[in-house]
Amino acid sequence: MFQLDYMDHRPLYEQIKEKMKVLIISGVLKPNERVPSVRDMAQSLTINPNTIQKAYKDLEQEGYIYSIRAKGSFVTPINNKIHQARIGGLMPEIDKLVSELAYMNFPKEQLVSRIEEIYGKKEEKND
Amino acid sequence: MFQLDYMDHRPLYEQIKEKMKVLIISGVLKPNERVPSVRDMAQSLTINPNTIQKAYKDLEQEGYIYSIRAKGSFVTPINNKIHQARIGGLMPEIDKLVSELAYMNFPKEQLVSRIEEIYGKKEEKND
Amino acid sequence: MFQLDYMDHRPLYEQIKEKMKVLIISGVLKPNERVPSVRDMAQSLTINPNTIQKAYKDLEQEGYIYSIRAKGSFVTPINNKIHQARIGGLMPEIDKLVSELAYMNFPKEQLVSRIEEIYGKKEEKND
Amino acid sequence: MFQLDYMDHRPLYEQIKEKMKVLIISGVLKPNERVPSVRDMAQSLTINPNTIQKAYKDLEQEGYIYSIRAKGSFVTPINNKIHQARIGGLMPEIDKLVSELAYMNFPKEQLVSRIEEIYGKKEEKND
DNA sequence: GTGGTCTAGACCACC
DNA sequence: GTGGTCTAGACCACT
Repeated sequence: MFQLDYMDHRPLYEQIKEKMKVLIISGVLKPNERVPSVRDMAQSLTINPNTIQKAYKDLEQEGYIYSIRAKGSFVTPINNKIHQARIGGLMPEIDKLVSELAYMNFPKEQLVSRIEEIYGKKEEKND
Repeated sequence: MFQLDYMDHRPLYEQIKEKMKVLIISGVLKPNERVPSVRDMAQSLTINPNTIQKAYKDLEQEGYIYSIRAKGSFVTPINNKIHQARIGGLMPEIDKLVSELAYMNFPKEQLVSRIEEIYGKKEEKND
Repeated sequence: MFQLDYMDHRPLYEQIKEKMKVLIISGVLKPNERVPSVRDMAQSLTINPNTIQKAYKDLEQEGYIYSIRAKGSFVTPINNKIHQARIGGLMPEIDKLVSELAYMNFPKEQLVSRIEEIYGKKEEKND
Repeated sequence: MFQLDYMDHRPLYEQIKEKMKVLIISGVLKPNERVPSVRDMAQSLTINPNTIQKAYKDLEQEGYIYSIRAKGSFVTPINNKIHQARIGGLMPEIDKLVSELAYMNFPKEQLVSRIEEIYGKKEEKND
């Protein structure tokens, strides 16, 4: 499904979280679809299952997946309540980044058009 | 100047970096203005000078301050070459955040107006 | 693996960096091979682990090694992206040296043959 | 004559040495021409005269200038004996740089042509 | 057991 | 007095 980058300084579970998010956001994994089991993913990445467990637990808290005991984990459908909390946590981060870019005279127009583009891709998928 | 939060899980030098960035971005510390010496800040925060040194060194690499041996540390004037590299490193982060917000159906208009606001504050200062 | 020269005026971590670079460039340490752990090297040189850490961190920034928490440090395979940046930083240095040699009437042919020789050794290793 | 860069981490006298070398190598300062007095340069750069003194002393040792008591300092004519020693000291540095570039697969041809160019400029001046 | 962070206290080069 | 380097010894996060 994906590979780990050992050059990356973040903990492995952070990388796994990110890769999973990309798969979900990009639509490769669709709402209510089953994601690989902890054991399978641990085996295919040849790392400790605890590391996967930790990543899945975080993803569940951030509203990306939900798990059903003895059945597996599944992609959370959008517009879930939990997403609102997640969005609230994301706003300070985006503020920080934008302030930094503004300070360094990064053109606002360029930033906005970048956002338009990302939102545009999403629209396409929804068609 | 500011206080540290010992409940925060991040390393102290990360917190110091963040607080300093806010002071610089918000214009409290102006370009070429002198920032507190390593020793002074260590004393006022009652932590070890090495921790400050580490924070200052990182801030220097990210283009926020520059240090001169035996003279002190100063705020880097904007439009410095090093800022371009920093901006390059920031773009993937902003892309990731925006993708996440788009996925969660956060309204694009709200995001753009938030950006307008932050850039607006900057304009005011420049007046 | 190597010894430190306490008569040398440079900081210890600079010496360590240089020796490590020689080992890597000469091929004694091969790509993706593990280098001694921070603690082991500190013990074998009878200096403080922090000094090694500093050297390793710098070597990582210059593209010679990469570190994985809880796993160890390893030699970076060549043709990595980070090398391009490093090369860019090296060019002004080489220009300065060559200008100086040219000014002192050091024969160009001798300089070029010296370069041929160094590149030649590299070819041999690749065979 | 030139300006100091306080962003540069090297000691001031190192920068002064480098700038003076450039002036001499580029031919702006000609053999046996008088270089600015310690006092004048200290005044124009608004730094401590000791710093200039240190730079001049080093330049003399490296064969770039010679000083006559009560008369001032002058540019050393080329092909002086002292230059041979300097060249000897430069060779290990160039070897180190070239090894590093070779290791990172920097094309030999590109390096050689760069050298040709630098030597070429020197020829022009001698015409 | 590994790399990363932190403290306390020291010395050095530079200006 | 300033930033930079170093030591000794400790604790933490991660695998």
